[in-house]
Amino acid sequence: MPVSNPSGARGYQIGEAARQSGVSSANIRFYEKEGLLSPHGRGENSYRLYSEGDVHQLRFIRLCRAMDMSLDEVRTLLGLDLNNKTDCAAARDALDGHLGHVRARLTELKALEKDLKALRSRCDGSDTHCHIIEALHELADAQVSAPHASATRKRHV
Amino acid sequence: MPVSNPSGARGYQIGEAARQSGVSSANIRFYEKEGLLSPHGRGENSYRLYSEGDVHQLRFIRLCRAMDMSLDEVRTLLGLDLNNKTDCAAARDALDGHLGHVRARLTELKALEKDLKALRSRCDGSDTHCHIIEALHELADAQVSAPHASATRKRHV
DNA sequence: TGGAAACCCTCAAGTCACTTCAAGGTCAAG
DNA sequence: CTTGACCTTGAAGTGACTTGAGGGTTTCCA
Repeated sequence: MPVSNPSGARGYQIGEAARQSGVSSANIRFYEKEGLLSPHGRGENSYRLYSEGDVHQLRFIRLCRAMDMSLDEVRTLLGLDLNNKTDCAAARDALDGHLGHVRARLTELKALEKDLKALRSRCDGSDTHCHIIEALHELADAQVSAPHASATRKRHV
Repeated sequence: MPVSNPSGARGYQIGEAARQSGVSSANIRFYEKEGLLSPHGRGENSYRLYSEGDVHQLRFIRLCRAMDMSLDEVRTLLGLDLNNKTDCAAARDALDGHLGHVRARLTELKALEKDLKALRSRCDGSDTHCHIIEALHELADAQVSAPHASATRKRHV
């Protein structure tokens, strides 16, 4: 429940805001430092106090993060005005770019799952030596001529 | 080509090893610091020199990383002996655990793609206000009662 | 009144897997 | 003799957090 402190300030304390939003207290403070949201105000004890709107914004951020957006993308989205044509185009662009990331990653992971399954099925522990370890070494050599996974790691998604 | 230096030491210099393995020079030095491989030796000029076996090991590491294993998992795998029953069981366990990670992530990403597609289709820029931004805010509220994406972020995969 | 539990605060450092930077040494070609 | 392509080291930066140290505040129970 919202807390009412001696000076009459009202709002959720950080722990309650954390519970309501699913974002940890430490993470909420981190988002504040990063300029993604600031608490509605502070109580006399200097505890942060969050309004319903703040909690909504936290949930918004959490949703975007669950969608694997970078904090930069989230910051952009948070600054958009839903009645502005240009902003709407920006939102569409952000989403398109993001869908691209997600699909690329999905394709990679599917190939990966296939590889891992094949590898796993090579061995059930009944043989005298391990076909998994063996296969990994064979694959390492095969990769020379035909690398199929992206060599350079992506920094997000 | 392998380099032969004044003192007679033979091997690939780091740049050539990088080219052969697909792992950057800086990254190779990083792996060395992390104890994943050490160069075969050093030349008189103190340049690192890598053998064919070292390059193989680099490719092995790169393969595991392309499979999204953590360096810890790779370290484990590198230490395994393919003629040892216990090690084979360890390899199978590692792979099973890893497959679990990958599949969980795959499930998440599929749901995510669906959400993003649905979101994207809400808006083509023809309307007076942006249905995407609007929908994100609606979803943020809907998430309160029915969060479907994992709240806590995973540190790997 | 006293003390423990459960909150909250700030600031700093740790995590992972790298990448980038600064400041230099080495070596072959022109 | 200089240019450029290599190589060396150590330190710091990245992103999105988490963890820890060292404290203050509030509430409850005996």
